[in-house]
Amino acid sequence: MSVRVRFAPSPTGYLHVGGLRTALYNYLFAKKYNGKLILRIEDTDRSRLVENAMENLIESLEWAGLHFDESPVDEGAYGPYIQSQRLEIYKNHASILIESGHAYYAFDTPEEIDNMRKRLQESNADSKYDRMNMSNQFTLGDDKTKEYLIQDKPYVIRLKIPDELIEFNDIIRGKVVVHGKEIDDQVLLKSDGFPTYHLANVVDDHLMEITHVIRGEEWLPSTPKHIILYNYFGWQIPQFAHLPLLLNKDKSKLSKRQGDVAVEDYKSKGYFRDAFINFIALLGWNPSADKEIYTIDELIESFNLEKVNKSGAVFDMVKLDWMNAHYLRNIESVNILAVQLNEILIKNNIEPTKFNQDYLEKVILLFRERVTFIHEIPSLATYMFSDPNEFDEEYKLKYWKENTGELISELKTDLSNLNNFDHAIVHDEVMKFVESKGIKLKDIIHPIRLIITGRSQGAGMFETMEVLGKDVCLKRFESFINKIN
RNA sequence: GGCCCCAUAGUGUAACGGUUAGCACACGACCCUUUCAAGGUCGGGGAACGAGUUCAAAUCUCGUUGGGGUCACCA
Repeated sequence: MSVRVRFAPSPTGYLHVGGLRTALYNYLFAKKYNGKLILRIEDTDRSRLVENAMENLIESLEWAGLHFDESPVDEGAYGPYIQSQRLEIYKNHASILIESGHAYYAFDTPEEIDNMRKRLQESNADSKYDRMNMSNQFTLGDDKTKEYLIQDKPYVIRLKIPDELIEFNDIIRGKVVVHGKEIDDQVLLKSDGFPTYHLANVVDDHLMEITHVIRGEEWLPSTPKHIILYNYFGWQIPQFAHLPLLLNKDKSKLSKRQGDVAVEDYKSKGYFRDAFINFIALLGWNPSADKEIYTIDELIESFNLEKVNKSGAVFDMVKLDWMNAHYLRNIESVNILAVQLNEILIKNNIEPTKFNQDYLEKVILLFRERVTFIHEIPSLATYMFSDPNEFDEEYKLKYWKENTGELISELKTDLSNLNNFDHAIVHDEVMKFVESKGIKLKDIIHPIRLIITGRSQGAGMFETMEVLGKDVCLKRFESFINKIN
């Protein structure tokens, strides 16, 4: 049987990075085994619906480069792929369970349920649904139940949990055993006619012929309920793999309170897709001991569910940044970066028309190993886009000596005679000058840096001068000398 | 609290039951050098604890401790 896996988020606003990791692992698994990846929207909670959430989810998944073989926007043979459009299916399946006596009607109001919980807590009992003391098919009898149904009394359908040991195997965790008496008579069909997650996910996974359920560890405790459902329906149980959670610094489940959790946040912060995916992939799984950088194809090639870790992984922002910086300085298509830089310049109100693609590429080459994000370049390299109007006083104090002004004037004349401003040529010229004056390179190079950039830090001086060009450099020499005098 | 899951440096992780417990990020030092980076070299730092099995345990078993998840007409 060919592999079919799914990512089944609920549209509550945005794609969580933990969700992305789950989606990624599903994707890697599907690709690795030539299977199909399905996107299913679990929108059975009407109270939590968020406008455009599905579009948002899909947009983030697309940004991440995850392609789905079947989804609400590209349906396959197992649709619909949005649960709110499958209500009849769930209703029918709930009826099947009623018929077979594995589920039952219950008419308790929310208040009655609340009171029951309070009552049970006070007597120190588990606050599970008290099947034999509430208003349901068992306590009412079939006739009364039928009467209530005819009267349109609001009802839910509950799962009758058997009093037995429930076992299942998890690919990552091995055998898990829970006793039925620990499990609540879970609601399957809500009074608004919508299914709960438990019913909907089992029915859909079966109907959509899902072979492997790869999801977050938070589902582990409710998996026994799902096993019971599969058994009641007489269906084959898929393989389960419960992924370790992504954690905050304090080891609690990754949450909004302690930083960004939406994929779109990372996108807008300027992380590269490939770097982000690379980083996320290695949270909870690692294919080898001495390699950190993987292409998506390499990830697919080496993916192995059995090697996924059991324990949660802290989302380490510092390493993410390192990885992004690593991608930035190794990416080969600098032309694409230049296009991005151009957009950033526009946002920063720097007149981009003044700088052509070629110039921007050179600037990137000069600064990429000094930043984590491209968008840091404009502020780091202001002097590549306009003449400096501020000069580091401390730097000047340190390197601007009594005779520096004269030296600079003379050097300017020498440089103005060059008709090739290649960095190697400028370098030779400056070295010649240094030797003829009997000084050291650092006696002059820092004053040059001050004049050209206004700052004490930056890229290689001669390379910087080459990119700026002879005219700009000489102009800056000139205006600085004038300013001094 | 009940139930379930988990436990290798600060973080992410590697290692047929036999390794001086490896790698990466972070941290420190040094090298390179024209500043800042990048890069390179070196370094500090780790098996939660206790029993047991075994010639041999990070690795298998049990217990303790610690952490997390989950206990809805939410997913």
